[in-house]
Amino acid sequence: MSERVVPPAARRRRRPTKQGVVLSAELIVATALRLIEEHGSEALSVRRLGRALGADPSSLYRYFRHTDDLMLAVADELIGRSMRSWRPTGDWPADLRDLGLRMHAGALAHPRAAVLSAHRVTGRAQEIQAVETILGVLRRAGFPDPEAVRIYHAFVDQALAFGALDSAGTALPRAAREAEAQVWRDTYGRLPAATHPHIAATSRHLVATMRASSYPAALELFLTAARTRLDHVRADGAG
Amino acid sequence: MSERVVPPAARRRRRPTKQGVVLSAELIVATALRLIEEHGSEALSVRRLGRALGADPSSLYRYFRHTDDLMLAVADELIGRSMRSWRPTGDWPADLRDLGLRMHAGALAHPRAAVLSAHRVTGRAQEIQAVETILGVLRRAGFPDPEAVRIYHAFVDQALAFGALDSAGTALPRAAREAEAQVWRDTYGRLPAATHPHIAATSRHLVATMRASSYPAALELFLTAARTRLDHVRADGAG
DNA sequence: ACCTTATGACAACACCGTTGACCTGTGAAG
DNA sequence: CTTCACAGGTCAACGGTGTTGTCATAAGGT
Repeated sequence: MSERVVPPAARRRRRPTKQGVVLSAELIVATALRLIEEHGSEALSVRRLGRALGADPSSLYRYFRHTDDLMLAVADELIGRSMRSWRPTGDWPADLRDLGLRMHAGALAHPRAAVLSAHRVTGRAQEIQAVETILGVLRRAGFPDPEAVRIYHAFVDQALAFGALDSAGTALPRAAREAEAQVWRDTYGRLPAATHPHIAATSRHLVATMRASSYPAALELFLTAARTRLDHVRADGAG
Repeated sequence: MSERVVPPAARRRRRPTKQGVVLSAELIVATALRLIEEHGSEALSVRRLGRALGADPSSLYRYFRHTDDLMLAVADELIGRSMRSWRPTGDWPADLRDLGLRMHAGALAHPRAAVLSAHRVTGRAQEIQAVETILGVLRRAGFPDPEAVRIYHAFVDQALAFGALDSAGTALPRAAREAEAQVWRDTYGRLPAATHPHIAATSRHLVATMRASSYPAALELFLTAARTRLDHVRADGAG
């Protein structure tokens, strides 16, 4: 075996599979993304991917060392797609909101990749560009450097963490998802006020609210707090 | 097969396994937690768990319908351990801060289990108690019901999401962790100001800040925003 | 036209969760 | 005490998974 994976630059022989498909890392990543989108993230396995490509599963190991490797490539593609069309408006809360929602939506669109890559620092081009962009928004808004970095860190981690959390939810098998909805309806919706007064008093809101992602709300709270911080910084600077 | 799992209350015959172990739901959950802690979350499988217990894997299906069911029980146990010693002080931001830090710390104490269970609704005893407690803090603080539920949702998800994110980081192999630190030092610490002005200007802060969890900072921002909301609610109510 | 070798295919391995059928000892009832 | 229903442990099997050692072959430089 030694080294199964040949770096892309060294690849030359474009030999088609039995079913006539010419493989490439790009085609594999694209097909994986398509599979996830069409049949859910649990539908992604090396064997299924091989079948979808018209190739033997083991052929994929000529392009990726293992499944994790493939998922990272998928994640990288994801970052690119999320940020590609973003343009700053100069209104920093609006810009941050847009960026946060984009990152979150990107994660939700490809749950399995998101869960896997949320906690990793790649140091690759797309990621660096994103860091520079977000820091720029904050510094231009007037946050002093240490505060800008703190806010940046919390902002990015919040987007990634909620993205991963909500992704894990959507990656659940359908039966488990329905079971969760039922728990909210049947368990939390029916607790007696005598033993659980606060749940009973708010059960209507709980059942309605808990099925959706809380990221939009959390993001608004984040922006509110950031504005408050900026006001204090300015007041201190002026005083 | 029909109904394999007998509810705990109806269990009476304590028949030991071939290896002399007397099974119970509690023993199984405790063993699962131990396995996860000792050998990583990927070491948890029905078969391994059976081996660790000294029982046939299929025996576990007398106590849990499927693996998911078992994971929910593990998650509930985790919640219970985090909340067991908490006492309210009446100062709602302080209480929320304490609760948030406890949940986060609980996740970090059991990284692999936290990653697996953060996104699940268990509907079990410990979780219900936690929901009631947190809702109580918010409602007593003066948040009207729909707002209390929204804030509750964001608060819990934030704690769970950051817990899972930071857990995933600490669960990484040592080599990978060091590689990440090096990326911050060597890649982000050395980008030229000409191409990446914002990163270059803040690189000192970036390198220092990015290694620690951003949850405490995010939590403070959350509390700031919640206070602002409460002020607005009161002003509206008074006006 | 030849030869190297990149790359696809195959078969096998060691796992996984889950279930239907079977067996056995417990513990309550008589 | 004995009986005996059945809770609960065991066994074997099914269809899935990621991964790898080996082999075959056609692509492409010479």
